[in-house]
Amino acid sequence: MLQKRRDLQPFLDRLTSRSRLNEQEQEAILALPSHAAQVQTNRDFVRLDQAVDHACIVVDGIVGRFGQTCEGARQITALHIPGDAPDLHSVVQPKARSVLQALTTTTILRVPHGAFRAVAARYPAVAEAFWRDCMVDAAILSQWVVNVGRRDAKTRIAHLLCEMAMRYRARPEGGEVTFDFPVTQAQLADATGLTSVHVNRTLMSLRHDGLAEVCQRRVRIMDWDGLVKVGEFDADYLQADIPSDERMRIVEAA
Amino acid sequence: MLQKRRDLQPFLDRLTSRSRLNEQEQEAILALPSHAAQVQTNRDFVRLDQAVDHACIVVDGIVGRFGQTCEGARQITALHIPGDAPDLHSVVQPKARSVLQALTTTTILRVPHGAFRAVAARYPAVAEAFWRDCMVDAAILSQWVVNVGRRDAKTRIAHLLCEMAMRYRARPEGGEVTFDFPVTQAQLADATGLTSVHVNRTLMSLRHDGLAEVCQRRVRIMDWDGLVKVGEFDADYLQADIPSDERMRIVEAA
DNA sequence: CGCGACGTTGAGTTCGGTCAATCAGCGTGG
DNA sequence: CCACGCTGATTGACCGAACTCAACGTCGCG
Repeated sequence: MLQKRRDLQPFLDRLTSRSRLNEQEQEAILALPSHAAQVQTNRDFVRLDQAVDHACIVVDGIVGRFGQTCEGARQITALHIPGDAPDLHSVVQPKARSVLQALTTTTILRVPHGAFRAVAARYPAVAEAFWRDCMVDAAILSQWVVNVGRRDAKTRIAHLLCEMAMRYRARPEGGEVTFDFPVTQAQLADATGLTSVHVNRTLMSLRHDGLAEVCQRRVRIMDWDGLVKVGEFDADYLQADIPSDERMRIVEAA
Repeated sequence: MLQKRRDLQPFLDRLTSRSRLNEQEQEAILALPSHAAQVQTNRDFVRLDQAVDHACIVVDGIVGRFGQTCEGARQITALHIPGDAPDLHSVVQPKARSVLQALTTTTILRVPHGAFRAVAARYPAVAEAFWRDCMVDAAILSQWVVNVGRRDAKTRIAHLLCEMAMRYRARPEGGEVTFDFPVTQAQLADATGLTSVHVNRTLMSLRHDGLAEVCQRRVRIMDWDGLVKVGEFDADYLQADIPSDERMRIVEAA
């Protein structure tokens, strides 16, 4: 039980980083019933058109949402890291419209839709927080369209690395920003609409420029400002780091 | 007043095509206070980082949501047609993260956030419908990532044409599907991540194949099945045509 | 020690971009 | 009525970023 509360904490943190929830509401989130599961690398755990009765929360690892073309080319449309609920939207739309796959060995929590709905019905501010949370994911999606639609390979990858650094809340240590990001170059390619060969060359060019490198399943950003510039990155859309007095609540005050 | 109710009807239709709302709730939507405005072609009516206190509903015309790169290259991340609320998400997230621009002379309705919030607070099923509606837009966004990330020019444009045909609820007449779609080739290019030159060539190739043509601000699809195949189009994600007994309501029964 | 997954490299190809010119339609004003 | 200018569509020649194919290296692991 205590274990589950601890596993739910990152999800609550994500919600409260943008929405204002009172003690009782936070408690209700932490008390959500859940069932932990481990998913192996490259294993789908939500399939297309599947009618689901629960939503997932990532506890550890990385989850990719996949879109596919007829030809079998895969495109990752979203990356989800611990604290994210990749299919929170399934609470209002239970038919899965895309595949969820673990990109590395991943631990997820399954929470029944009924539980989400009950807490949302009882606490309108929580329903609001869920909606807002989904909108953050949509804002990221919107950026990804720009990324794959209009930027060249170097800019694309730089942008993605900046985004992930912010989402992991990686903090500079000794002038460098470093964080674990255990994805393969092929997965990076699927996320950026490139081929793994070109990702490889682009990463080498970023390293050569002294901007960043990805190795040993870790990202090392040597020149944050430079990478931001090359990646045309503007962190606003992520809505990270909202001061606590600006976090939103549109239902009655907390 | 009656005019405004009529203008709000397409928005209500869009909501009720996926969510089940009772008489009272529907009435509350139609009674939303609003202020009509006309926007000229290529005019921004929501600017970046603007703090907005209202959301818009498209009554007539087409609205594009734009993302921009530093270099001034523009990417349309969403197209909105009558009945859509391009920035319904601003109800929970009032800071505009992208530009809204009219792609043709467009009539919009501005509805104060306060009104949306009041009706959502009073009728949980309406709040749920809003959330669900935003999720449909997110599903479209997700498809767009796949489209620009992994499909070639012909497939991209075919897919977009299929999507718009479905969203306009265009019905076949005499073996052809036809609908008004007053966008320029340059705007099509911004939506598909191509250049206008290449859009032109691709459209000609689609016409040459007897699949579809775009002229006089209208789309004419001569071979729907063929276009669907070329565009790798699967309409499921749009959640159009949901039979009335399958429309969702997770709060207490209607 | 051999296999599989991942990363790296090279050579050749192609899809789509760039640049620039031309054309067609249309509203405006002389 | 026609010249003008604007916007959008069309075309051609050339270019280059990213893809394809195929080989090879490297590391971890059973």
